[in-house]
Amino acid sequence: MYMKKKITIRDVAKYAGVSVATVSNVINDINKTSEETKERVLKAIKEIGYQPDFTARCLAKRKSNMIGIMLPLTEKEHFTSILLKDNPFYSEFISGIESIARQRDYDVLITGIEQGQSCRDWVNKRNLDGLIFLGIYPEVLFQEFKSLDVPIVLIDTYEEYTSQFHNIAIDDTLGAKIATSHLIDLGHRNIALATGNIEKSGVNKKRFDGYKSAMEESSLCVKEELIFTGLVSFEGGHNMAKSILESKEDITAVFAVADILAFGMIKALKEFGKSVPEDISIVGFDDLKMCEYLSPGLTTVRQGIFDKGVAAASTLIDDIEFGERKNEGIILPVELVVRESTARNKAT
Amino acid sequence: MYMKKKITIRDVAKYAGVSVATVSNVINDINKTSEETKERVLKAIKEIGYQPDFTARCLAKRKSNMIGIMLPLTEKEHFTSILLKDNPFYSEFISGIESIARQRDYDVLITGIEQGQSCRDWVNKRNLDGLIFLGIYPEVLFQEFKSLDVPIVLIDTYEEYTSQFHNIAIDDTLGAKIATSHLIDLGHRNIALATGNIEKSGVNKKRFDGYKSAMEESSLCVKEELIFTGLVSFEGGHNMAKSILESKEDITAVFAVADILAFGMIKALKEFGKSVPEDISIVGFDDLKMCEYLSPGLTTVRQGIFDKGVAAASTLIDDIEFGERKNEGIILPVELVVRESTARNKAT
DNA sequence: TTGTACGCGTTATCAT
DNA sequence: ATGATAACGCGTACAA
Repeated sequence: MYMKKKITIRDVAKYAGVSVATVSNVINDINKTSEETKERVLKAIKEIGYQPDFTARCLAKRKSNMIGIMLPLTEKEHFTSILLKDNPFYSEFISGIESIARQRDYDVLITGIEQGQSCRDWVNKRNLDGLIFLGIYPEVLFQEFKSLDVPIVLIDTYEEYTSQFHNIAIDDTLGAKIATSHLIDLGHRNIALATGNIEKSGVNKKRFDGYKSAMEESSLCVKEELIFTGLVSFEGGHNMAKSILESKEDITAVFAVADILAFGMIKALKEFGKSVPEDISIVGFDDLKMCEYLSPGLTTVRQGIFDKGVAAASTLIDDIEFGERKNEGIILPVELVVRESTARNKAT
Repeated sequence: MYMKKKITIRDVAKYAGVSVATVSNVINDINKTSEETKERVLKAIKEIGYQPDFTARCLAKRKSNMIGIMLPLTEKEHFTSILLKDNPFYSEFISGIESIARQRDYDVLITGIEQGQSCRDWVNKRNLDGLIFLGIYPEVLFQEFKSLDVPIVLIDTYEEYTSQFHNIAIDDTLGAKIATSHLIDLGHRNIALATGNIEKSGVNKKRFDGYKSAMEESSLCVKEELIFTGLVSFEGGHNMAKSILESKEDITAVFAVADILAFGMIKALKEFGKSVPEDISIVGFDDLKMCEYLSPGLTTVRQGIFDKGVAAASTLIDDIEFGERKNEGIILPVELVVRESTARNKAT
């Protein structure tokens, strides 16, 4: 089989009648070359169609122009794939990363993290320039991360021991508060909170705080009977809806800490003959793209998921290229998006 | 800043008291080493925690263990990101690729294709071992693809000039036929087809054929007034639903060639006070994960999108590693999934 | 501006 | 039959 020989920097040098060092300098914008020679080199590159090999460049510079995204895998999800498939949040987020990476000439690799070791191996194997972590990890893993000596961006972490990394977050408390206030404004009093584990997740904790704060400001009691905890997933929402229907609290509205949870709830409520928002109002959190696909469209707290990816990638690449370590963290805005899943409480 | 020195193959050789060649042979399972030496090398690798550098390996072997996914970009979508974000089909598909790639020790890179040139550049830059293309491309681009000299897997192509590549597809005609037949069995007669451009897309053409075939087998007339064409997107479906409501054909059922189209239609129908399936039955195509999130759940033709990714990646990597060129193409099965968006025609 | 050692693993050639 | 030496792949960077 005939194989086209790869065009190398030496071919360019020969063609332009200069040394490889000069060609390299021109390519990398190192000003050691006269304008005239530069022209000649550029012309040669164009004419023979030279394309620098990132692999070789990586080997020489120890810089791959690749960043890695680590997704958390639980026991139930042995493949990254499952996560990507089932949780639209991830694909929107990754889209944001992708768009910045492309602009800045980086490529993106994705993997799941299973044990601490695999992470270091991956970085070493591929000489990744930086990492973006989604999800929360046991504290011990962060020791490992620190020793990786590449910039790391974390998303939505509140833990003390994560403060030495970049962090992209939103005001979860505020978001939860405006969601809950919206329901209160509509005349609801018995407002349930559908959430994941509050102790284990800082995000859930903050959203609980926001819920609580809104309730208390309106002198509403935060009863334990109003808090429904379970998996943050479609199925989890489905189950919580059942519990809510069985509750004796006469619940007329629910704030769900994630859209995906709200979807499961709406589906279950309809199966039980309840309609949204006539019987129960529901507010979600995230504003996934598919919120508007549903009927009723989901009222939710919009956090720019795509923008979060953009911020994460920008922060990471800024650190990689300029060593910018503005570790204070970035807080992205939230905003209430009112659609059709919330209505005035009929009893008021 | 203190930086841990990278552990190289030479460190292993020194530690084990052998040559680098021997270490390399052991790593790559080349049987030129006595069992005893092999043991010693393996032990050394473990003890000092050696991890081969894929970058260096790639440079030496011209094999990166990375594959690329090319997504089609139209004028409106200047970033890959937008596609990924808006079309759940892509993320499910990519999940399938990811899962196989991980198992077989490959990493996956994703990009959008804008001009022919960018594709070759990307392959050269990163020394990609193979490519998976989604979507349809102008014929001229395939000349380019051929000259890339890496294995290529195409998805859902019917064009003559694509036969020299691997192709993963489904039986689109059959899928469309069972969808349409399902509606006919429910007593519907005036069944609309909601589709993208039939001339430009082989997939749409085949699905049209299936629709036609089902209709004709039941002696139903395929009237031009029943065919609604537009963009295959949520918005496209939204618009088509409006046209259908304005139609004089007394349409009681619709077969939409994509779930996303069906979602847009259902949303629009509800906005116009029509209910699904009471007033109009709708069948989609794809069985996106979110079909079951909606209410009513969408009756649709299931094609294993995830499995399609799996098949694509397996085929590609088999070719890369064993040169398997079973270019006949792979046809994955389709199956009708009945949910709540279809019901018996009230008029019958 | 240029020559060249270097990064790290692979493999062909040579030595024992 | 085993194993060691060294050239190689390609771009970078420092000394000359």
